Amino acid sequence: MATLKDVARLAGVSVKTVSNVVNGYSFVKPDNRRRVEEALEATGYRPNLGARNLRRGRTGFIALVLPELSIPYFAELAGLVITAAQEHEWNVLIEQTFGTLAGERAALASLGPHLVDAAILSPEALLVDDFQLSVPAVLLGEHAVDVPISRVGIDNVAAARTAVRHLISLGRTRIAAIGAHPHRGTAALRLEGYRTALAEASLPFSGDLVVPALNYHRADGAAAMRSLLDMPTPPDAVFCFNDLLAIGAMRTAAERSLRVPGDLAVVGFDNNEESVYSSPSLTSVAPDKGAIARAAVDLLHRRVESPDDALEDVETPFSLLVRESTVAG
Amino acid sequence: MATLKDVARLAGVSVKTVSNVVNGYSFVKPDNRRRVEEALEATGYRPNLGARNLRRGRTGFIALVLPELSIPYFAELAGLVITAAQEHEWNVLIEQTFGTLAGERAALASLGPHLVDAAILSPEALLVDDFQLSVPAVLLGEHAVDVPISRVGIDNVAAARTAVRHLISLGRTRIAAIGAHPHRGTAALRLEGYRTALAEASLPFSGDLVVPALNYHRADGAAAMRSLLDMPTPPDAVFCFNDLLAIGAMRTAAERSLRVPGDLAVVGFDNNEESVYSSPSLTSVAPDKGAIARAAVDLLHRRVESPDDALEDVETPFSLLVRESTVAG
DNA sequence: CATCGTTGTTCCAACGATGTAAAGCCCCAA
DNA sequence: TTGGGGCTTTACATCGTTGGAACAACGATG
Repeated sequence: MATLKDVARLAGVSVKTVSNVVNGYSFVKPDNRRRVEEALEATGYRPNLGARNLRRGRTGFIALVLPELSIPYFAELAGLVITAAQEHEWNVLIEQTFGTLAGERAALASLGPHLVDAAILSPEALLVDDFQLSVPAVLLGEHAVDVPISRVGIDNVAAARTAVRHLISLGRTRIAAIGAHPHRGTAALRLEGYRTALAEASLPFSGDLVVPALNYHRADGAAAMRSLLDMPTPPDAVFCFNDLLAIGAMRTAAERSLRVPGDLAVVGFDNNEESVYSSPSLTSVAPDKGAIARAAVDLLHRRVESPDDALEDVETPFSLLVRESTVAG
Repeated sequence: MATLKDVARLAGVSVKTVSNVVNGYSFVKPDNRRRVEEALEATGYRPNLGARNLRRGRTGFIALVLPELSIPYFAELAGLVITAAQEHEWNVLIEQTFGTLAGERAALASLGPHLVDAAILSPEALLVDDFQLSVPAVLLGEHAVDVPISRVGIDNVAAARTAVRHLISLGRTRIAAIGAHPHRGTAALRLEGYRTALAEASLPFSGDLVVPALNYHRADGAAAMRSLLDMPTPPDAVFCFNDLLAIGAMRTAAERSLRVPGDLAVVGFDNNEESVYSSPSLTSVAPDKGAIARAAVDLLHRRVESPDDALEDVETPFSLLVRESTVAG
C-alpha cells in the first residue's frame, strides 16, 4: 500500500506538498501538481484514514444504535442512514441492543470519541436515564425522560390521531389499540393520539381495548389480537403501534376466519415494505424515513462542526397510506 | 479523553508500563500493576483504537458488502455478522451496492487495507470478474466466475432439489420456477436443482415455466406470477428463488382469487421472519444464517492471522420448513 | 537595488499507541 | 567481588498523516 512518502519520492517533492495536493490546497505550482497527480495515479495512493483521523482528531465514523437489524423498520432506516452518512464522508457503525437495558448500556459504553465522531440512538429501554455520552448524539423517536439531547422524529400524537380518525371515518366504533408500553415514549404519545381521536368523535375510551406489547414483534401482535378476540364483544378495528404488530394481528384474524377489513379493520405504523404485499395489504402511518435519516445525519454534522450549537428538535413529515386492511380493494 | 500519557503520569510510571498493563504483559511488579490499574480506573482510560491500529497495522473493521439492507435476508444476515464479529473484536462496516455493478465496483474501490482488515461479499452483479481486493475476503453465495476466493454457503442444488421434491410429493405436476437470472450463480444452481428434481420424477421440463427475475423483490415475484397465470395452462405449484419473490407471487395469487395451496402451492427460499406470519405462511428453504455468519467471520479471522492458509469452501446446513403455502394448516 | 508581499515548498513536531533495544535491578553462583 | 541471568522498566523510534513555522523564490514597488 502506497503512502504519501512513496508518492513524494516518485514525484520528487516533499511529503507535505503531496498532502497539499491530496487535500486540495490552492498554492501548488501547476507543474508540481501535475507530477504529483501522476504519481498518485501511478501508485494508486489511498490515504490511510486511521492515520489521517488520528492527526485530525476525528474517526470518520458515526454509530447507529438500534434494537435489531432483523426488524424491518430499523433495517430500512439503517440503509438510509448509511446513504445519508456518505454525503458527509462518514462510515456507519451499527450496534444492536436487542431492546434490553443491558444491551443499550453495553453499546453506549463501547462508544466514545476514539471510536465515533457522533451517535444516532434509537433507545427502547430506559437508556436515557443514566445518559452520559462523550460525543454529539441525536435521539430517534422520543425522549423517554427529560434529558438534554437533540431529537429527530415525527409528531406521534398527530400521527396516531390521524390513523384512528381514519378508522372512525369508516364507521368503526370499537377501536382497539395494540402496543402500550410502560417505558416507551412513542407508545405513550401514540396512545395519547388514540385517546384524542376517540374523544373528538365522542367515542368512549375503554382500557380493555388497550393491549400492551412488551416487544413489537409479529408474535406479540398475534398474541394481543387473540386476547382481544377472546373478549365478549371484540373490537371492529385495531390500531397497532407498528406494522409488525399489525401483521401479527392480521395473522390471528385470518386464523379465526375473520374478514379484514369486513369484520376487522387494521392500521399499522411504520409502513414497512412488507405491508404493501401482505394479503390484505396494510393501511399504515408512513413516516418519511429518508427525511429522518438525513435530518439526523445533517444535525450531527452541524453539531460536530460547531459543538456548542443549540440542541435541536426536528419534526419530519408523515402520511397515512390507506390500503386494503381498512378499505377493501 | 485520557491517554496513556495521562495514566502514566498519574501512576508515576512510564507510558510503556501502562501499555504493558493494558495489554496483559506478564512481567509487571504487583505494586506497579496495582497503581496503574487504579490510575486506569480513575481516568476512565479507553485505548484510542485509531492510534493502536495505526501502530499495529490493523483497522479493527471488516466490511460487509451486500445489495441492500431493506432486503430482509441481508438485514437478518447483517445482524448475525455483527454479532459474530464481536467475538473477534471486530466492528462491521456495511456497504450497500444496490445490486448494481457500479455499486459493487464503488464498494470495492472504497475498501482497502487502510479501512478494513477483511471483507465479506455478497455479490449480485458481475463483481467478481474484475476482482481485485487487497484484503482477505470471503464470498457468500456462489462463485459467479472462477476466481480464487473462499466461499461460505449452502448446497444450492440440493436445497432447490429438496424444495421441488416436496412439491412433487404433494402430487403437483406443473411446477414453475421464478427467479432465473443471467448472472447470478445461485440462480443457475437452484435452477439445476429444480431440473434435477423434475427429471428424477420423470416430469417434463418446460422452459415456459421458468420465469426470470432481474431483481428479487416482491414486485418482481408478483409480475412473474402474473405472467404465469396468464398462460393457457397455469402451473399448480411454483418454486421461488427467494421468499420475497414468493410473497409477491402469493399476492398475485390472492388478487386472482386463487387458493394457496389448493390451486397453487408455493415454496420460497431464505426463510425470512416475514414468511412465518404471512397468510398463508410460506414453506421455505431455510439456510442456517447464523452458521453462515459465524463461518464467514471465523474464516476471515483465520485468514488474517495466517494469510497464506489455503482457500476454503465451507458448506453450511439448510432445512425445508413446511408451512401452509404447500400443506393447508 | 533594497524591500516587500505573495506564492510555493520544506522541515519538524505531533496525534496515541506499541515494538525494540537497552538499561537497571535483584538474586545467586562462582 | 564479580558476573550472569531472569525479571522489570524506560527511552526512543515508528506507524501515515497534517498543522505550523520557517524558508525560498518571485515579481512588483519605492
